[in-house]
Amino acid sequence: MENVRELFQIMTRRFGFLNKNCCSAGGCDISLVQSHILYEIDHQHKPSVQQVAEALGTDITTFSRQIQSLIKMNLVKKTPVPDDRRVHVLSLTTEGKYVAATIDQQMNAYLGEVFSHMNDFEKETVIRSVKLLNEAMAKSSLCCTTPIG
Amino acid sequence: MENVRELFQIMTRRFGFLNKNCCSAGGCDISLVQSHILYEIDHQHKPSVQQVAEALGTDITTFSRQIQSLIKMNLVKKTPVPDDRRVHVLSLTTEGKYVAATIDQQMNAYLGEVFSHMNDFEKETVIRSVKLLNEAMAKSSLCCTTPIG
DNA sequence: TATTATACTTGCATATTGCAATTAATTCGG
DNA sequence: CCGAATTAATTGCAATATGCAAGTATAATA
Repeated sequence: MENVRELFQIMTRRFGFLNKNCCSAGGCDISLVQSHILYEIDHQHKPSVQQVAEALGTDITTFSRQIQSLIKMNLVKKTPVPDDRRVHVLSLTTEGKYVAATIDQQMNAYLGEVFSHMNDFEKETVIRSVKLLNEAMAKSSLCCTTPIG
Repeated sequence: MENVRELFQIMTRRFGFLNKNCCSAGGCDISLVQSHILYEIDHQHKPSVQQVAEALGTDITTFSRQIQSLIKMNLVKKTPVPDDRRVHVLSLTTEGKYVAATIDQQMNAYLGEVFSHMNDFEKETVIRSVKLLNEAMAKSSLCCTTPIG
């Protein structure tokens, strides 16, 4: 059997390209990291700064600054928690939600285009496989450990 | 059906984590980009500076400097071509080959661990799916365009 | 031979990153 | 209840990475 790593190396690189392109929306350009942040804030329930940073595996100090940029761009809102005023929860502004939704659509369109080169059976197989892969990585102790999914 | 993008977002992020961890070998620490460069030089036949840069989608000036680092680390060799002395081909040094092989082993070990959470049928399905995905992305005009694979 | 094109490198200005230290708020031990 | 230790988040700073514009060297073309 051929080198498994080879297959995954190519795949991840290609997705890197895809992500690079897919990140401008609503007038403002969004970097890849920024799109991941928007995604994560959108999918967690009132997450704190730390929670999102950890989910993304980003250093907390770096993340703090990334959030500052997104706040300046008026895409993210930071609210102190009354119970514990050290903690600040993050949420998307209306504009942030719009941008996140737009990126989501774009990515789905790109993926749709990729899948258009397969038949329905292959497409279903691939989607099921990605799901399997995610589950397996979630179980893995060696790597890939993220609280999400 | 659930959001396809969501599945791929999680997957690519997890692979990002995996890659982050998997890149120290033979005493020296290797960054993610550097590991991709080593991989690519190893898999192309006497590639020029430009060819590798393009394969990786990196700006040529940035790439030039990345290669300089790798040469300093004694992992890569740059040789001018006699026929056309503007062109320089890249190759791995003995140490570079060793490091590339080590990273390859590490990555395969990680992937093996991930696959250990599946049965054989699932594993084969997933590998076949990744292959399908690579082929589809190669065909895609919208994105992911790379000379490789 | 002069112009144009190509392959690669450097200058500079900007952006990203992470460690160490700081601030502010909370919890714990006596 | 007060001071020490803990936690969440931010800033200082230094190192690294990035890309555009310009430069150098070689080759192709007219």
